[in-house]
Amino acid sequence: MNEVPSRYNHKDTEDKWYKFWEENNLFSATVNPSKKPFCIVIPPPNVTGILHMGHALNNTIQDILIRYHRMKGFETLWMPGTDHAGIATQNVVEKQIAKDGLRRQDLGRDKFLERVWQWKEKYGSTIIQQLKKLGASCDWKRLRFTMDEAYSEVVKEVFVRLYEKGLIYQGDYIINWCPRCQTALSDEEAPHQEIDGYLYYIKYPLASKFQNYIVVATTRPETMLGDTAVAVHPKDKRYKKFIGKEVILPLIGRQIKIIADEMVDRKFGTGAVKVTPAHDPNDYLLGKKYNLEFINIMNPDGTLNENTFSYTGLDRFKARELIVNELKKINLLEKIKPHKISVGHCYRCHTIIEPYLSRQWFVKMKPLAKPAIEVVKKGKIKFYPKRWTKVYLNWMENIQDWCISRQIWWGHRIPVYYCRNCQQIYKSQIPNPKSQINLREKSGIIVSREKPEKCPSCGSTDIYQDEDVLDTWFSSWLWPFVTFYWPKESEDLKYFYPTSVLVTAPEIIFFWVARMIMAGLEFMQDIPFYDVYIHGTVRDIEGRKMSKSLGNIIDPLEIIEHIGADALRFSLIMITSTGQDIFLSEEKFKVGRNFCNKIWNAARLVLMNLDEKNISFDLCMFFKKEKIDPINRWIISRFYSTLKNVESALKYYNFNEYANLLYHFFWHQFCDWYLEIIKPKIKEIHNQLVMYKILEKFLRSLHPIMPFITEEIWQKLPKRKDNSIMIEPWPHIQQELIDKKLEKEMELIFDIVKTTRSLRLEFNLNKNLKLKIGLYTKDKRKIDFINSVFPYVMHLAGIESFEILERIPSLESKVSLLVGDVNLSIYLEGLIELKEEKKKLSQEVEKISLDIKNKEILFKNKDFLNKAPQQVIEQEKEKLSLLKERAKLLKTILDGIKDL
RNA sequence: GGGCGAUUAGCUCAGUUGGUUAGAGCGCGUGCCUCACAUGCACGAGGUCAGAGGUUCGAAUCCUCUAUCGCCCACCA
Repeated sequence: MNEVPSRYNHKDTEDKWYKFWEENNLFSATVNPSKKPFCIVIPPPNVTGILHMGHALNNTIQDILIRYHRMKGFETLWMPGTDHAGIATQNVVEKQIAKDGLRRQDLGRDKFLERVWQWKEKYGSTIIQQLKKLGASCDWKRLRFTMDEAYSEVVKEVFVRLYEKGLIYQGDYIINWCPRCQTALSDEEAPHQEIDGYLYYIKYPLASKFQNYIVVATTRPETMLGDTAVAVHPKDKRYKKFIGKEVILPLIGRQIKIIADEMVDRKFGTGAVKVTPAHDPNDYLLGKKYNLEFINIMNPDGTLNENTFSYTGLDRFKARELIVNELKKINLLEKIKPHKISVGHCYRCHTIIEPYLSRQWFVKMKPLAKPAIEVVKKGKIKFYPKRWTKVYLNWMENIQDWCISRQIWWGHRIPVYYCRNCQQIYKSQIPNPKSQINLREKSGIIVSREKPEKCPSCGSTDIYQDEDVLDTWFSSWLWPFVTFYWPKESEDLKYFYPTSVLVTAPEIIFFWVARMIMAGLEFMQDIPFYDVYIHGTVRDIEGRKMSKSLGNIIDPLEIIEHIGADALRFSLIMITSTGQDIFLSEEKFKVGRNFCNKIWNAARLVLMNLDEKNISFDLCMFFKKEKIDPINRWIISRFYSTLKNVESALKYYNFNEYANLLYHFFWHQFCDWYLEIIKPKIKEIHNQLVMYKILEKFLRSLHPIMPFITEEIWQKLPKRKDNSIMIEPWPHIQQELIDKKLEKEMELIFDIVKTTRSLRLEFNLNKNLKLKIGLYTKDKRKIDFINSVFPYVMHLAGIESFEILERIPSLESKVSLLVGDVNLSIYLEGLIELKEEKKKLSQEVEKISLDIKNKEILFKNKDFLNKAPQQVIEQEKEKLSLLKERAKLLKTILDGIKDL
């Protein structure tokens, strides 16, 4: 043992043990009817992902749950995988080929996809390697990818099933369009953010009387080029006379009608609103309602199209600038007011999205949402912390249809085929909401698992597939059962589904959690998981999200490199209060690093002094046969008490509590007290056995959060036979070894030691000076206890001898103080002044008389005596008598000092 | 405009269903390189629990309002 260094070095251990676990197949799970299953499906990280602190937290939590349940005897599966992340991955590869001056169109679809697959093969498992560094104990042999062959088949299957059920439809609507990614996005993918904008007041001249005009207010003046009406409120007196008249659209010259609709807010702007049916969701509705023209003024890349005449080809924001200038010039701009405006941003590239009219595929969500609301309301699925239930329900109850088609290449291609022959008859390529057709009933559209040979309607073989792919989330919402090869009725599926718990961050609730619940109920007729644990978001020390652009990222891999995965894991969990966001700084990782070192050194002490022959007894049996001293009984009781609390913390997902309990137990009770107490007699058999057993059990209970260091020390323990700690059973709580009374009584002993230490320092006594002390108390039980325990602990305060006194001693050559209701006297020969002590005692007397007064007031209160529970009254009575006893003692001591 | 969270020691946060003297880590001060650990040990200072009102025998804890900060949702042009 002597060669073991005094500092723990994670570099010597972490990779070594991870390899050992993998090689011995310790992560794998199989159907095992004799055991209960415990299963978590990983939130599949994007193939483009690199491990950030959010991942580190998320996966540490999952790994704690997984390792804990594995040790608890469950058949435990952590199902891993990665997500193809359509837009994100395509963007990455597009950037890559851009270095060669290429666009994806230059390569063509097939060549481009080939490049993406190459990229995926090369870099797609980066994050998996990083998860391994973190210690994640996933069953890697089951690793899935949302675009592997089997998975892709199922995605098609699901699309067709939903279509056949009438839950999927195609339609021309205003959707969120990202001009940079050039694809449609779902509402969830276009989160609104407030930005500083302007409200432009523009004069629209009336067609009949040229000198008169109506003023409209808009935040997007460029969209006026697509205006096909102006709307006012029907009861608005200012505009009543204009209803039905026409205005001339400036810059364009088009005559457009003034219509009246209650949708218009009279208080906003001028009360008159321009209507652009092709570029605004509200205007779209008005357009349909009043049969207005839908004029699209924009190209997919955000430049204006030929419908805008002289502005054709300009970027939307450049056009805005020019239009405003032009309006100014011709005196049709009344004013510009600063205005906060909330606009959608692409969640992938943060470009401002454009409400854009286009033909897309949608899923009808209301029918799917209904049962998913039920299961949460009925408590079949529980959110932790509970408050997320409300967020979930609120979203579900107001759910909108889900736009699932994306105009990108990387993804699951939509299994829809068109017949060119029939298309010529029925379908125009230009979106046109006015001629909305019920596409399902029209021939020329074939939704099919396989590419059809010929058109079932006209027999033509001129058939082509829809160019679009599906939203990434349209595959990930199937994750909890497709990973078990649904729709095959596999044994794994039966055994592991529903999974136990899903662990994720709040921003994923709508994207993924809600949709998985819907998919589970729709396709499996059962919930996908019982619990949803939502952890906080990792932020920087000022509360900002970590991002590259802010430069405030703390890289978990750097931390791991520096102090190890265990230290990272422990620190993260220690500072994460349940469900709260985490404000992180590098400083905060010290806790874990220091704790590793503490564990390491305590283990060194134990192992250096351990004789193998002493440790082969069972603790319980040993206790039955032998009379064990109170110190050893105390630490064992403390351990099992802690373990009990640990289990309850884990049950309710209070991970920081779990970390805290073990930290406190190990450092401040096992090391600070127990080991220090037994040190002089560390070779005695009771001490040998207990220190070994506690260390060994502690390692097991710590293993889920600090897998590497616990394994490293475990393997150094005698008689290990190469068994990994990770498949050892979780320590069993020995209820009969918990002695709460003893734990409390021990506090008194420690207080005496601490007070003595404190006095030593206060009176500046030489540290080598051995003390003689006297102890006095009226309590017979305490006298016995002190007599039996004090000899073990005296050395901690440099006490040479103690005596139990018959009465309070006179104060000559003594320092005397109260510890609880025990009078502690330290014998000193002319070494100290008593003035300080007197002051201290007087303060104490003051405080205690105040306490007594307060308690006496309490007992005069009849309401208290009548209404408080008997137990509380008894407690208070006891407290009062203790206080009085204490006051009496104090007075005696003080009187003694006065006599001097 | 709705909803949610936070406000406790210098900093970051715990504080179960209301019930002793409100805790921890870091930081700070003092003294120690004591033969497991200076990534350590011992001792210590530091709090009107954001404010106001209410319920209660009793409130950091429950209710109402207010203030500040943060997050989420919503089609206000």
